[in-house]
Formats: sequence, structure tokens, C-alpha cells
Amino acid sequence: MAQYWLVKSEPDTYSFDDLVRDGSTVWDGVRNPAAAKHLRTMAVGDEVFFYHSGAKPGVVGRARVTRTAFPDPNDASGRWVAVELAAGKPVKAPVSLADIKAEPALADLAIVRQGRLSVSPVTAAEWKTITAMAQS
DNA sequence: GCCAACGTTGGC
DNA sequence: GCCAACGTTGGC
Repeated sequence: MAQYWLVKSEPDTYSFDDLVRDGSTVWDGVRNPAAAKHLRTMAVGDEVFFYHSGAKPGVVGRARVTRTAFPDPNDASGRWVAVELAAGKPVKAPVSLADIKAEPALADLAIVRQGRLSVSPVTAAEWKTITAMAQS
């Protein structure tokens, strides 16, 4: 059964539109042990919410895992891993962080509880809730 | 191995 | 630009 995740990116650095344009991308540069652990747990076919941090924080799109964890090509130490993500369905309506915080069903969402985590798990129920808020 | 100081991230 | 949260570093 597929798992669900949320990845965070500064749109100035790499936006969801960039992912749509590229089709797929290597998700590297994660340098946080907790986030890296989640990367290692990802399986091909897992579904991912794409979250923009910065001026307008929120969920803006979806992606799919197309390659499981492999050594981060930009890391000389060999300690860190990357995965490959392919663009998925955009959300119909972006779900802002304010919307997420206002929704009681999302009170336990990892990003609410620990804002700085760049890769975090999402439960099936949370995935459904956010999908409903995004009007699919 | 503990803990204080410091740096970084991200929301506002 | 500020501040809170959290991770990392370095002295002991």
C-alpha cells in the first residue's frame, strides 16, 4: 500500500511549476536526519504533497516517488540520500498553511507540529482531508 | 556524554 | 526584520 508524504521547497529555489516543467527531478540536498530517514522509507509509487514555504506557504501540487533512496549526488560524505520525484496532479485550489492550521483534522500533521521538517509523513486520513480542501 | 552557544529555517 | 523552534557544534 502506498504511503503519503509532504516535501517542502522554497519556490524561489525550486517550485512546483519547475517540477511540472521538468517532468521529474532528483530530490536532493536534504541535510536533516529526520527528513533523511523519511526519504529512505519512501517506495516507488508513494504519493507526495508539494509544499511551498516562504511568502505564501501551502500545498500547491502533488508528485510521485519514481526512484527510492540513493546516495545524494551532491554529497561527498556519502551520508545523505536523494530520491526521484515525478510531477503529479496539480491541486485545484492551493491549501494554505493558515487553512491547514484551521482544520482540526490536521492538528497532528507533522508540518504543523514541527514546521522546519523538510520531508514529513502524511497519514491516509490527512491525505484525504487535504485533497478535499484542495477540491481535488 | 552533557549542555550552552550558535546557526538556520520558516512563519509572521 | 524579528522571533521561535530546533539542529549542530564544541568545550569540558
